[in-house]
Amino acid sequence: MATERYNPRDAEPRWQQKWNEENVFLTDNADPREKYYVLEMFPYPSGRIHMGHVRNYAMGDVVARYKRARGYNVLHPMGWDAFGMPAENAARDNKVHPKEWTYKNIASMKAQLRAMGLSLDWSREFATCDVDYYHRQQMLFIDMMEKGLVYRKKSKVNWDPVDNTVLANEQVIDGRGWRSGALVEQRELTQWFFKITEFSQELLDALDTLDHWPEKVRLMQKNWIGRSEGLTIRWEIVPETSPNAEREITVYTTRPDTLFGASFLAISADHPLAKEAAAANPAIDAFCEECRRAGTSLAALETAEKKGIDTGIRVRHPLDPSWELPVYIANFVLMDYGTGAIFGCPSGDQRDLDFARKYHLPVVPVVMPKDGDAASFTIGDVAYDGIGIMINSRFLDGMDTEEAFEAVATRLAAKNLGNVPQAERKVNFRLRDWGISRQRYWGCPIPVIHCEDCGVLPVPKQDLPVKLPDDVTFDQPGNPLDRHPTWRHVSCPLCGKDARRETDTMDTFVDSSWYYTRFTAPWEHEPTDKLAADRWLPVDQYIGGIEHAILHLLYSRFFTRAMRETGHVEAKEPFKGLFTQGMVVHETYSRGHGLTREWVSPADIRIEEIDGQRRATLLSTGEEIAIGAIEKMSKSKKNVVDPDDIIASYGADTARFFVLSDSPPDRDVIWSEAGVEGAYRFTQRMWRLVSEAADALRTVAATPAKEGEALAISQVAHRTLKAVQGDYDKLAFNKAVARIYEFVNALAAPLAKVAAGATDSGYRSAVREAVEILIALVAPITPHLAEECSAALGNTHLIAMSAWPSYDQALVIENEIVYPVQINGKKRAELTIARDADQNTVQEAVLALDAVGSALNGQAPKKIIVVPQRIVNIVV
RNA sequence: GCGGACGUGGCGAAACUGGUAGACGCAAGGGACUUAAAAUCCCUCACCUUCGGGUAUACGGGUUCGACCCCCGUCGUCCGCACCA
Repeated sequence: MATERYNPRDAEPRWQQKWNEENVFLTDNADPREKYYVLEMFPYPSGRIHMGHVRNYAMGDVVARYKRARGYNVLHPMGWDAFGMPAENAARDNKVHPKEWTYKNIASMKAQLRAMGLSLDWSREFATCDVDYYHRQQMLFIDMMEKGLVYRKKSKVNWDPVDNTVLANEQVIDGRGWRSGALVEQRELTQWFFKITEFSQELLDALDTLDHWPEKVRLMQKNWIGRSEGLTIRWEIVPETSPNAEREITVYTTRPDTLFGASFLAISADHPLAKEAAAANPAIDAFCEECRRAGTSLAALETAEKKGIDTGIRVRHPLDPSWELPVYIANFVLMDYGTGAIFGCPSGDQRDLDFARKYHLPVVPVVMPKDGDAASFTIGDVAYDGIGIMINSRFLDGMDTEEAFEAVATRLAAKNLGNVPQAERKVNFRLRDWGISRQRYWGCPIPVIHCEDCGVLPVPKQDLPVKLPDDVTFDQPGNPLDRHPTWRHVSCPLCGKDARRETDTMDTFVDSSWYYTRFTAPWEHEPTDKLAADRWLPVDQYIGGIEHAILHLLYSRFFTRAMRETGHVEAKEPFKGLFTQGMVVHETYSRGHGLTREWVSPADIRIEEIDGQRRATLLSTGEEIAIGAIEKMSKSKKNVVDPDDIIASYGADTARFFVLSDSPPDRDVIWSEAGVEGAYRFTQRMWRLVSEAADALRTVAATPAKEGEALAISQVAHRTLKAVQGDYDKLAFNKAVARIYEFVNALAAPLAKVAAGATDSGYRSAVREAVEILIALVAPITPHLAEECSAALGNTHLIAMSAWPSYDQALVIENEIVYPVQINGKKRAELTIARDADQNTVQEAVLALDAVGSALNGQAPKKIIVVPQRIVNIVV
C-alpha cells in the first residue's frame, strides 16, 4: 500500500491538542504512585527560544515521558525566571513597560514550547514576576529575617557604573560586570545579605551526599566554598611604633610551620591600622588610594606587580620577642579574607618572595624537600611551597611540616599575650555572604520599612505583598523606585510616623533559588504546602547548563537549608540528580577580513563539497564565503538557527531527535543542516515502513515469536528494548538513538515482507509486537510520530498514557555465543558454541578449529584462558 | 599559578567491570529504479599490503594471557578558580 509522506505540520498540532483534551500531563499531588520530579532550568523570557532551550527541554521531556511510562507519578512543570535587567533595558530603549515586555515574551515563548510537544503540566506555570510568586518570596524573606539569616551591613560593593547597580562577587568577571561588561568600581553602601556562610561547612560536607551530581560540579562548589585550616596569630606591636596605641596585629596563616621564615608583616590597604597610618602620612595615604583603584580596575591581576609601603610599625616575633619585623601595606593582601593581614615568609611563598626581593627583606629557607641537604639548600627566584623537613627553625628543625604546624600551634596556644592565647586554630572559608540588594525596579521588592525612631522593620505579613508600582519611568539612570513620587512613603508599622520604604529589590538569583519548591503547590497561600514539598522534593533529575554550576546551585542549596530552618520544607538538598547538558554549536561563516569582516547567516549560504573540500557560497550572489570555527550559537556571529524555522519545515520531532542524537548529552552538539536532514529522513522512514505494513498488521495481535523465522525479529525487539531502557535510565540519549536506528534497519525487511503480503499470521504478530516496542522506544523522543504510527496500527489508546513494555528474558538471552579466539592476544578465529558450554568443552572446541591448528603448528599451547561468554585467548 | 576534564577514521561518535576497536549517524564514492530529478533501495568506505598478513585509539614507557580503558612520563586542547595567606 502506498501511503502519504508523514506530515508533521498536520500531525503534531493534532496530537498536542489530543494530549491537552485528555489532560495527560496534569499531575495530581494525591496520586499514590512513587513520585518522580524532573525539572529543566526555567528560561529567562527573552522573547524567543533558542536551540539550547530545545536541547534542554527535549532531554527533560524524554525523562518525563519515559518515567511516566514506567509508572511513576511524574511532576514536570515549567515557569519563567522573569525578573531582571533586560526588561528594564527594553523599557529604556523601546519605551515599553517591563511588565508588558515580559508577559508578551512569555506568551510567545510559551507558544514555541507548546509547539515542541513537551509533556509539561502547564497548570502549575508561574513567572517569578507574578505578584503571587514574589508575595511568597517576601514572606520567606521575613521568616529568614526572624531566624537571623538576613542582615544589613555597610559594605564595599561592586558597583556597575553602566547598569547603575550592585553586583555580587560572582557577577564580576575579570573585573567587569557580567552583563554590561563595564569596569566595576568599589562603593560603600548599606546592603542586605543572606547569611550563606552560616552553612559553609554543611554546604561543603553535603557535597559528598550528592552522588548523582557530576563530579566536576561538586569540585567547583568545593573550591568555591574554599575551606582552609590554619591559625590566627597575634603579633605584639612595638609600642613606640604604634600609630594610635594599637597593641597587636592578628594574622591568619595556613602555614604556621614557616613562622621562623617570617621577614615582614603585610596588611591590606583597607586594614584599620593602614587607615591610621595613612592619616598620619600622605605618602601612605596615596599608596592606599592607589591600591583601591588598582584592585577594582585591573583585570590582569596576575601580572600586577607586588607593591608595598613600610608603615614604620614594628612587631615582635611571637616566638622571639627580641626579633622585630617591619609592617608593610601591600597591594596583594585582601581585607575580606582571613584577617586582612599576613606574615610574609619569602622562602615559602612566591608572592612573598617577589615582595622580599623588591624591598630587600631577608629570605630564610625554612622548609626543604625530604631528600634535600640542609647545608646547601637555598632559595633563588622560586619559592618552595611544598611540604618537607624544617630547617633554620630553632626547635622545629628536623620535624616535618605537619609536626611543625602542630608544635607551633600548641606552643602559641599555651602562650598568652595580654591574657589571651597568642594563637588559635581557625577554619576559614572563601565563601562570603550573599549580597542581594539591587538598586533596580524589575525585581522583588525587599519588604522592609525604615523608621527613624523604630529602626529597620519587616513589613507586617498582613500588609504583604509589597507590590511594584506600575507608574515608573526609565528615562534616567538609577533606580526608578527611588524617583517614584509616593511609593516609598509609608507609615511605620510600629509607631505610625512617616517612614521610608526600602527601595532595593532582590537579586534575581533569589527568585530562582526556590522556584522548584513552589512548583509543588503553586496555588498555596503560604510559600509552600509543606506536605506537598516534602512529598516531591528533592527534584529527582535537574537538567541545565554548566554555567549554573556554582551560583544558582549553591544559592538553591542554601535556600533549602534556610527554608528548613524556617519550617517550610524538610528536604536536605534541593536536587538529587543533576545533569549539565552541552551547548548547541554551529559553524560560522564570514566574508572579508579584520575590521571589515562580516558574519553571514547559515540560512543565506549553500555548502557544497568539491574534491573533498567543503565550500560555502552566498545564495544571492554566488560569492565565496569563508567557513570558520564551530562556536556557540550567537546573534553576533549570526550562526543561529531558529527553532521556529526548524519546527516549521521539519517538525518538532525531527528537532528533538536531532539535538539528542550524535553527541553525548553532556557534550556540545554540532548543529548541521545535513544532520537535521538525516533526522528528518529517519522520521519519514519509520512512518513509511510502519504505515505501509499497517493494513496487514492491524488484523493481528502483537505476540512475540517463540520459534521459526520470526524468532529473530522478536529477539532483536526485546534485546533493543532492554538496551534502550538502560540508555534512558543513564540519560544516554545518543546511544538510545543509535540503537533505535539499528532496530529500524533490522525491521525494514520484515516490514516490507509484511507489506507485500507474503507472510503468515504468526510472523505478522511478531512483527507487530516488534513495531509496538519500537513505537514505545521512540515515543519519549518523537512523541507525535509515535502516536501517529500507533494510530495507523488501529490502536485507540494514547502512547503518552501507555505503560512501558517489558522485555522477555528468554528472548534477550543468547543461546549461542560467538567467541572470538585469540592467539597471543590477536584474534585468529571465531567459535560458535552453546551458551552453557563449560570451560573444557569450549577449550576442546577451540583446539579443534582449523585456524587454531595451523596457527599452533604442532606446538602445545602454554595456557588457554576462557572468559565465559566473552573471549578465548591461547598463549603459545 | 592552583584544580579538573579530555585527546579514537574525512566528521559527530561507540566499545559493559581490562576481553573482537570504529556500532549508529553524517559526508563521500559506486550501482539500481526513473525520460529526468527528488525520494527510495543496494554496495564500498581507518591505513599499508607481496593478499599470507601487517600497522593503528596524541606520543614514549610499564603492568597484564589480553590495555582506548590501569600506572609513570611527555605533548596538545578545553573548562573552572584565581593575589584566598
